[in-house]
Amino acid sequence: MSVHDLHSNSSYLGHEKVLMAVDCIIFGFDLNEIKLLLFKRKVEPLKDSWSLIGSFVKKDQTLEESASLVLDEYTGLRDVFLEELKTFSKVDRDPGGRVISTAFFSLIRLDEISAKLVEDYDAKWFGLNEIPALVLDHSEMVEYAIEKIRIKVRRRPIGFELLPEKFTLPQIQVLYESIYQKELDTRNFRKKLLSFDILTRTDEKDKSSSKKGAYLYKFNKQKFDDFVAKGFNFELQ
Amino acid sequence: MSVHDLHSNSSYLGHEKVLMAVDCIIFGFDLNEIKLLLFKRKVEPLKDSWSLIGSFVKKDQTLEESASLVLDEYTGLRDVFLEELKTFSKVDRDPGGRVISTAFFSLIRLDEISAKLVEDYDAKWFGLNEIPALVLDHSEMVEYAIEKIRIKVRRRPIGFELLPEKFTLPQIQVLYESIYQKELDTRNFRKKLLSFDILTRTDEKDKSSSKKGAYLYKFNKQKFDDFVAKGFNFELQ
DNA sequence: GCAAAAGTGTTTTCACTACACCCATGA
DNA sequence: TCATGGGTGTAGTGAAAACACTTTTGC
Repeated sequence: MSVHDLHSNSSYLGHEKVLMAVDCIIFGFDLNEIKLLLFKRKVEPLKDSWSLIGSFVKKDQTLEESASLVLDEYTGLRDVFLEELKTFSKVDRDPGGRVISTAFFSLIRLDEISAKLVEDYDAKWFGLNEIPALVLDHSEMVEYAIEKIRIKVRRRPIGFELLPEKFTLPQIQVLYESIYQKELDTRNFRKKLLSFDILTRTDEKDKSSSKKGAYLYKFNKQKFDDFVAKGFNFELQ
Repeated sequence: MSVHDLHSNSSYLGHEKVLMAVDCIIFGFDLNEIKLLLFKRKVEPLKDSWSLIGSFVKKDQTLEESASLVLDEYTGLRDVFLEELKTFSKVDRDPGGRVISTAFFSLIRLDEISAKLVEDYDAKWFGLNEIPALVLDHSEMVEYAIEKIRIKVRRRPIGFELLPEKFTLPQIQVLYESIYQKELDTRNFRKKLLSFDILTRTDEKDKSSSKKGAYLYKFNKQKFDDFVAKGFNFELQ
């Protein structure tokens, strides 16, 4: 059969169909480090293995819709950052049949997702250095996503997605250090971050991690949007 | 049906299957500007419309394999730059049926593809500013690809993929100007490019575009690979 | 000899780096 | 009063930007 056949009739009869799925790679930040949300399988085969959460794509859904629904069902979150990563299509990637799966990655605010929901689904947050073996090719997906997030974070301020409404500069520094897996110079970090002029300092202090307390900041949505639209370089050291 | 069902049995019976396709966005550089290779449909419906070239994905192929085969068949090229762009899945994107298509983009050396092959397939090269309306959602794919190539070019030297074996500095400058759609300062461009130390000047000159003639350069594969491996910033103005 | 493209250097500006001490507070 | 984390400034370095003239040669 020639590739010409793709558009040679409008019924596309005789071509081989496949199952299409999505898998979600969900990152969160607990104010200490960046973490990945994994789910324990409750059914055979591979019962008790850790896995990404996913779903088959229905006839009336786009991939994005399907991934959104998964995210909503398992985290209760809507309208969160969700981006296509890559489509995985190895012929034998799934012993259950020919399944092609598009991996999505999501950045969520850990403070918005209920611990109960996570528990109910037998899910768990893992630090990037303690990720267990995963079913199918999910480890490959995660590896790819971590690489991607390290690149992405340099070109896009990810604060809105991962940080709570109010946060301290030490917290956001820890976030970046956790992604880069590298210590950053406090003075330079603060200088650069503040120079973007997208943060507004509140009068409140967070004293949960020091006696002196650190000022809480908010993102200035307006300036943040201008900043993103104008294009910028968020690289930090 | 719950998303739990994804791994609840190994037969995945009862789930809805779809047709999976790939489409190739092929860029080339003719020493004047960067161009896109489009194909004219020869069959109804939408006969004579311009289209990307694609194929359905067979049972025993990955997406990458499928895209490689398309590229090989239509350009005669193997082992060229080919990268997944995004998967397009609007429910009604194809009037012929539910087809999900992964777009790939490719950078090729125009001097390596025979004009005859292009003619045989009723294909044509288009400058980025003269791209016609395309079938299905192919215009969207192309738009996305152009955006992507502008970002990509900043982080990766694309010379090997697009330039012939020997090329002049004015030619590579025109390539970058054509991608950025912006004039670059010759002195700064040459200074930066040469500072990477990945080019070797030959003794030959190309006199096709001036009386004085411009020196022909080659990529130094060894240094180029070190350069890529080490990580770098190829941003130019 | 002149038109047309190729080739070349210097100065200024600005962002990144490195680096060490004082501050505020609760215990 | 002291231990702990929060907060600040400056000098040096290097890369990017701006900018204009000379060279070569076919006609």
